[in-house]
Amino acid sequence: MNVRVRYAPSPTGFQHIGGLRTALFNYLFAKARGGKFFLRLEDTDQGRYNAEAEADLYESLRWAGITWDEGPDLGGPFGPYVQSKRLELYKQYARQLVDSGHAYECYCTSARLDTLRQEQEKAKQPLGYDRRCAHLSDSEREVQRSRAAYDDREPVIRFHQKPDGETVVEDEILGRVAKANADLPVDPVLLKSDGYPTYHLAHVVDDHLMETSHVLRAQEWLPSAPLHVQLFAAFGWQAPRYVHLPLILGQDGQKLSKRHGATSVRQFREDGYTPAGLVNYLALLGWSYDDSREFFTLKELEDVFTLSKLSKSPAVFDYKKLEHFNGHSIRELSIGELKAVLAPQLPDFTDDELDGYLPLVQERLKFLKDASEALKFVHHAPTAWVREDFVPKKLDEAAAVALLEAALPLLEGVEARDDETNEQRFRTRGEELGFKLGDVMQPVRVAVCGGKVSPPMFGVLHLLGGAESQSRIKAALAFLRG
RNA sequence: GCCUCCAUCGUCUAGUGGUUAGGACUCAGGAUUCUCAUUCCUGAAACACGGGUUCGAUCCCCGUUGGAGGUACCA
Repeated sequence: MNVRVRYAPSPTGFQHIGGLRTALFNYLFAKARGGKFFLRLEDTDQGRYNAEAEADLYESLRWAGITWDEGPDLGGPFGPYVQSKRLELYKQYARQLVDSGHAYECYCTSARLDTLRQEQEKAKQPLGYDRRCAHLSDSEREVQRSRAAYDDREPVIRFHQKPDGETVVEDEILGRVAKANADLPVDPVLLKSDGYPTYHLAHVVDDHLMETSHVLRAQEWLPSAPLHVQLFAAFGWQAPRYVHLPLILGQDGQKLSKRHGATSVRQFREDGYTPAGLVNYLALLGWSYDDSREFFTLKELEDVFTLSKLSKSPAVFDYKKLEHFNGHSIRELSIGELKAVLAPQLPDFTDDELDGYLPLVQERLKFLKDASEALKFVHHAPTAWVREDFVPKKLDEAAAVALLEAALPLLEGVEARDDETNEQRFRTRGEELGFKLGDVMQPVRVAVCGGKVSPPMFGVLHLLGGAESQSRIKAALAFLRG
């Protein structure tokens, strides 16, 4: 089968992490099957349209490494890929459904629909349209039509929903899902009075015209899938294969939202997540490879992704686990790659400095943005300290002072010797004075880096150089005595 | 309310009609170590409940409970 899949977001806001996963699975499926992956903008809701969303979509996907074969920006054989540019098409197909008796014009005002709803609620009746315009006689229809014209109202077009029987959706991961037609929304609107189609009509028309083979979308669409199946049937078209992906939830089991943490791709990027880490983690939310393998690059996923390993149940988004994957992905980077992503965050570092310092901090980074804080001491000699920080366990401040003084001469020419030699010198001198290396290094660390946590000190001292190191220790000594 | 879907450690998941139910995150302990981190080792932690079917059910069927989604001229 010729695989053609799409990601078709609605441009209402910044790209959501859940949408990224949907896009990712579509992309991976296309790659794994040697098919095509395209983008389509479903901008049929004028009220919620957000102009920033489109650019953010492209940026987010590109950042994640996801590419598309056709789309609003690229064009392609089935364009345009923006629904607001296909309005005539939807009108034409809606009209076709009216002509074939599968749909009808409805002249009800929204005011009437509102009162209808309120009455139904009051009477505790099932909500839904009462089909008043479904079976108008020709003369009644004319009256309604001219009345609407007089009020300057356009009628909507509603689908003639079958009132009985059931509709079956064959989902690739859920299997057979049957729904009684009576439980489907009553005669849903296909074409709105503003001339725009609803999602139902638009995606059915587009997925047919664009020859979509599989629709991978979030499970929240499952309830309306039978309607879509009916629409394809009404047109006499073959429906694509449906694949309803498990939802992503927050820790409390509710739909993932801002109060759980970051939700937009942009936010994750700003928070210092790597695309590789995020993609790896996302791929494992609702999909698995086997009983043990957990690390994958995008490229590797493209080879091994398969629908059959998709899970049915919703997944809770675990930021802690993402952090783990993120740290791992940072450690997987070569120094060159790390330098490329970090250089903009470290503008006061020369290329050589980056080459020297990045290997020292790489395995300590949970987030990319941690680097500037971890290396702040390089260009900013500490000026304020916490006295107790200097004192190694079980020792006193006098010992700390003595150790700093002992370190001073050892630092002479530290930049010329390798780390092992320097370490040996400090160790030997410490032992002469009756201290362990750890005791020697704590006051030095605090004096040079400003705090009790730092990258490995011999690497730091070597790069900083003897003169700078000594001057920092002298400053610390003055602080302790002052 | 009604409809639909789902149900293995706290979380992500593997798995099978007979297994010591496996891995990962988190957590606890330990090893390595100049701090932190990395790495490594060990440990704690699960088949929601009740009925069937079966020689035997975590696995198959039914129900219960729980969770989620849907119920728009939003997608």
